[in-house]
Amino acid sequence: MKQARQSAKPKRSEVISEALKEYIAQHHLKPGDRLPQEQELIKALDASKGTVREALKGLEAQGLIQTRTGPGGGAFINEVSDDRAMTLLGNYFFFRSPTIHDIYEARKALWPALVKSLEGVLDDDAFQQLASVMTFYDHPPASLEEEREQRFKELEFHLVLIDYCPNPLLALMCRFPVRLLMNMTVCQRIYEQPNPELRRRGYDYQRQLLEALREGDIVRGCKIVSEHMQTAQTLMEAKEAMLEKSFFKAGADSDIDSNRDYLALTGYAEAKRRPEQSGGK
Amino acid sequence: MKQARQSAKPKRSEVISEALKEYIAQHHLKPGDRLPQEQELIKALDASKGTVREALKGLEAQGLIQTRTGPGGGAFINEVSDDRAMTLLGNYFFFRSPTIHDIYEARKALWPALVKSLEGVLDDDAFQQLASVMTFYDHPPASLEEEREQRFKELEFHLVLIDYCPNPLLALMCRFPVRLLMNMTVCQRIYEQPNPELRRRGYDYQRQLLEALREGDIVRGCKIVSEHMQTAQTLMEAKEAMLEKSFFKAGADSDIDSNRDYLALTGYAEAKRRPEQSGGK
DNA sequence: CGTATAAATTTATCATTATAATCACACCCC
DNA sequence: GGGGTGTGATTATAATGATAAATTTATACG
Repeated sequence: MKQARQSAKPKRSEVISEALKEYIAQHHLKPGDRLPQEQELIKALDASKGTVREALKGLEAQGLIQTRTGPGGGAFINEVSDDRAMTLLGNYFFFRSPTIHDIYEARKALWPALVKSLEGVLDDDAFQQLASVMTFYDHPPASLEEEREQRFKELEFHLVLIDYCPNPLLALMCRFPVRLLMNMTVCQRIYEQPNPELRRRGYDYQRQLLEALREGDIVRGCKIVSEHMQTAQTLMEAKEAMLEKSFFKAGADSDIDSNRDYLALTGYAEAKRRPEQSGGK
Repeated sequence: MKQARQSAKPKRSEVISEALKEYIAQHHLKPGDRLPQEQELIKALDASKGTVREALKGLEAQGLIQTRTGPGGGAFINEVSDDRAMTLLGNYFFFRSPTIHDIYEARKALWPALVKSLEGVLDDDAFQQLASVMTFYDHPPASLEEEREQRFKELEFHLVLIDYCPNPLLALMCRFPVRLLMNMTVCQRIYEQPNPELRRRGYDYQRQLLEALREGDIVRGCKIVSEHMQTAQTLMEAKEAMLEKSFFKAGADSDIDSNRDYLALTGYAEAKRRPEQSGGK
């Protein structure tokens, strides 16, 4: 009872966060523009230093701003980076870890659209990059370590492709499953295993895809990635099943109480690297 | 000079944020579990209260935790909500606003997969819900206001469908474009206009889809949504072009310096509603 | 027995001070 | 004269202490 009316407690710092967001929108601030300084915000919002600070921290965690010290320093509008978006998305899946099946169902749907979106946007440089990545796995691996590296490079091939996708929405949606595959512990384990067929067939498909793209034959490209994804799914799920079986056979002490995965909570190195804007690309 | 080595300045609060994330992962904490209290964290991490607080604020902004006052209060692990994830994703597109074309290209790719994923998961309750939503637009609108409401309900139909998608990755990817359509100002303007054909054909497609789903005919369902999306895209883009034309004809004072859209920065009401866990324990 | 009030606990906010990073500009050595 | 170097102003970052607000638990009252 009492003032149980408004049900929740809008915290001051949250309110300020939102106010700042609105401020950004209202004033049409672009990335790189500066927000008022701490002192001014304190006066303008009539809040204490700590509170304003927390509000800014919230925005910073969302990747919307970035602060710098020194003269002319302060909070600067920031275009949230791909990495940050991926990390944030990863958090969403921290307790809802998708399965390999889930991921490939999404990829099967998205990749043809990705290829279609690439029509006419790939230049010589792009083909150069793609071919360059492929050299890492144009041959059987010599060690388990190389095996794993090859898998990552295979995924990087797709990331390069995605970098050229002119549809930002589609690009994000394609980038994320790839990131998942690179981060999920289940996949790590799969990638540690020899899988000659996956490499050989993956390489073949990518080679064919490149050829089709070079010729501008989008329809054929779509068909190829469809088969590519289907094949990869089959092979990955087979390996997954195999691993699971050997896992049950081996250890019955079973630490598998939860099916959640580490994902983003570990790799958060972004904050330690350069400020996000970096070199652009 | 000095230790200019690590190039960047890992802020204390960021470091602590990361440490806490690791703590969560290491201790296999589940949603609802409590983190150590402020004081304990201060002692354990040897940081000041404000710094710890900022770190927690960062996690809270990402939707990973939630804090409560009072005895037994503190920071609680939180499964990041759909809403939160959408808002965060929206920020990513704040300066990269996709076009209507972009959105529908994604939807055309995703919706058949969505329908496919629904095989066998829709119960009577689901059909009931879907049919109920459809009643809002089974008739021509009587006013512009109803017009707009009908459009939203049409989108809600899809959201209901998505709620039943067992693939969390696919569900997120489908949910987001719908959210975009509901939030983008361009769409708001389009939805304010009479569009009898969009309503009629949309309703027809949804009716057919429902029928196919009831019969378990997934293949037909996929075909229907494919056409549905294609039709919607055509009609939406036509209206968009029309609006743009009339816009240029009308006002040459042109406030269209930037093509970015408001998106998430406005609707951040989540913080004001109930705590995220909702259902609670 | 139920309801309202009091108490205890814990976060939320405020205020103040000291520290560290950054930039501008003058300065000095070569 | 030129380029590195130091000094000071500026601004965020961090620490500390005190007070307010909110929520749970316990208790007293009708």
